[in-house]
Amino acid sequence: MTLPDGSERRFAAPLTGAELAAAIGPGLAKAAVAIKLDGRPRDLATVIDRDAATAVVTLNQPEGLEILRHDAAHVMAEAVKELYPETQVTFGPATETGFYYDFARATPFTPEDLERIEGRMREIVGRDEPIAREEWERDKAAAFFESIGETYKAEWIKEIPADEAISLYRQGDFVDLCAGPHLPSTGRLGQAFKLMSVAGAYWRGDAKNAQLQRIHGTAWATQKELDQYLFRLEEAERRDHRKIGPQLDLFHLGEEAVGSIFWHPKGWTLFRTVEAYMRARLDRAGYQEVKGPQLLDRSLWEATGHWDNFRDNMFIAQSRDDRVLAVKPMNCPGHVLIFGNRLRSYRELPMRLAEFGSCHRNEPSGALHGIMRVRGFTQDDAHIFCTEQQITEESIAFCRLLLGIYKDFGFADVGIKFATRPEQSIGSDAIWAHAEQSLQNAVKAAGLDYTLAPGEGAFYGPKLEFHLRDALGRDWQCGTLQLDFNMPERLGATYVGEDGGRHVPVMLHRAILGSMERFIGILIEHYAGRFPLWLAPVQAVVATITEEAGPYAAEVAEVCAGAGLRAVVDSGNDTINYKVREHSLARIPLMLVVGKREVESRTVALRRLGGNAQQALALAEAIDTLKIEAAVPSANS
RNA sequence: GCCCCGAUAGCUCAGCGGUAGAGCACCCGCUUCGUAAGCGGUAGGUCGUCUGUUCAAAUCAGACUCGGGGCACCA
Repeated sequence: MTLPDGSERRFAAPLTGAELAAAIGPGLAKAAVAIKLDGRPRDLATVIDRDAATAVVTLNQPEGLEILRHDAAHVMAEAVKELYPETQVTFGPATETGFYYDFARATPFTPEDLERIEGRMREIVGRDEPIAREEWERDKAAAFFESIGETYKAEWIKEIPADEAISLYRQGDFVDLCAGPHLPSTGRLGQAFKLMSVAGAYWRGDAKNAQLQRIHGTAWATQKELDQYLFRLEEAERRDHRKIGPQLDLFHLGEEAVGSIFWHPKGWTLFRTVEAYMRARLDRAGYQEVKGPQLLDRSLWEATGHWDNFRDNMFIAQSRDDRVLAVKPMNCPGHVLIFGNRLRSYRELPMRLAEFGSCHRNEPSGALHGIMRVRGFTQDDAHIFCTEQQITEESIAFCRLLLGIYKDFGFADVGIKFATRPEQSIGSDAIWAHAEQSLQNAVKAAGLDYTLAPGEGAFYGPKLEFHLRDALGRDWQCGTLQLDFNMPERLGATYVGEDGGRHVPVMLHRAILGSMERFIGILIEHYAGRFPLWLAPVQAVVATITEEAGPYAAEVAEVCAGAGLRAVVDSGNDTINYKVREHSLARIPLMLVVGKREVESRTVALRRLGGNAQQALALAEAIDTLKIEAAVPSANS
């Protein structure tokens, strides 16, 4: 046997995984939950009868935890079958944080049922039932599941490739079709699990199939990890933009405009700050801002292919003379029309047309989520028209711009996915090869790591997806860069090349923030509403201690405004304690407190959010400092 | 769109068949205060909407609307 550290062990006779672990050490034998044979996870009971690369899997490894979670799904299924024998079990895998199992049952599970099931699961763990693997002959297995009324399982067996063994796992009276591996017994699951919710899910993920009931749970190796996970969920809830947004008076959502946002003055200030920053960055990067029409004629959408494929997601309107128009769901057709409005020269390329494009998509009601997924939103969209030779250079420049912008917003951890040609696509092999190569060169030349997402590109071209990681470790896909060899041609956009002939330009679709609304939602959650100074809608509150400081407070606010700081006065009849509390809860970054002393000495007492110290500063000095601190980052550009 | 859960004052929530409650916020007084809630008072709700059951419905049932958790969707 070869062990992970490269050492070798010789055994005279075949032995089980458990025996192997015991031979290495008693501590390992106790911690072992599975083994790996030539890289493949196997049960501890597996008999090793040949030379192999082996490794003992414990709960400290991701594979071990995955096995534990998969086991939790089985234990839950066993509990459900004991409590509700008429239920069919269908499919139950491990997930990132736990597990789920999809059940087919006429009556819905209630929250009380979940409590019962969880209780029974704890009993099953207490029973410590041995878990045993059995290999069955295919037809027998199918007949067996039919006979016990598990028709979904019987159907599933038919899908398993012919060269794969049909394995069943037995624990107590419960038998499940499963590839494994599993823990040696139910007791090893431990008690660090919790059922979270019940939800609908379609059989095999297809909305045309029957809807099953999915029970979600979370499971961890230790109680401590479970507690930490639950705490993270609470933290996410505390940061929820749907709660913080209205609380900080940034926006509200209402029945009168489902899927659209009512931006309040403070929220809109934030929006405009983000927009102004982006506009400045794009201007410097050689983009030209445009504004396309909101409503476009049906014939255009027919030409782009939207009318046939995506009409359900578009808002359709009608003019007085019965022309049918659609509210634009995206900006690219408008940009192609601007490009193609006259014949272009190669000298004009690359042409980068940018737009804070207001788009509407008639999303299914179930897809809506706060300001993150809405029906009316604004893209920081741009389309770069260029030659094939310019693709790499433009892509590199885009990656640099994007990373610099993310950094300014406080996101340093960015993941990149490279999505290649999907099964259904248009364009020749040569063009695809060239397009993929160009994009790949660009990421490499920019010195960036990426993971491959084979077959996940757009039908018209490969794409890069940029995911940023927030303060809670969650990933958000925001930026994208897509190559398109198709739409300019469809809409008849051409340029005259050096050779005097007409050519179709390549189009790069690109966005950095994605949707302004969604990005602001991400910012709210990332910062838990405590925005960096340059983004804070209200940067400073000038608060009086007594009424007589009112005129001076107004003067301080005036000076702030003159310095470009967003400041408001609070000269209300409240104690300073009350004001400090209120403005702290409102996450105002700076408080400039003025009382008798400050009026007389023309100073301010500066208090920063999160601190409890005050700093007495001369007014002019304070403003100079804060002005620098509040500067919009323009970093490395 | 589909499944489950929810909706009581601006906010957070109690009440769960028998005449709508609390705290905070708003408004009005008093207080003029030195860094996370000073004191008092007024006002505020056809209990999401509609239909039904009942002598009686915020409370029970159904439908609808909106919201939440998922699934599907995300050009």
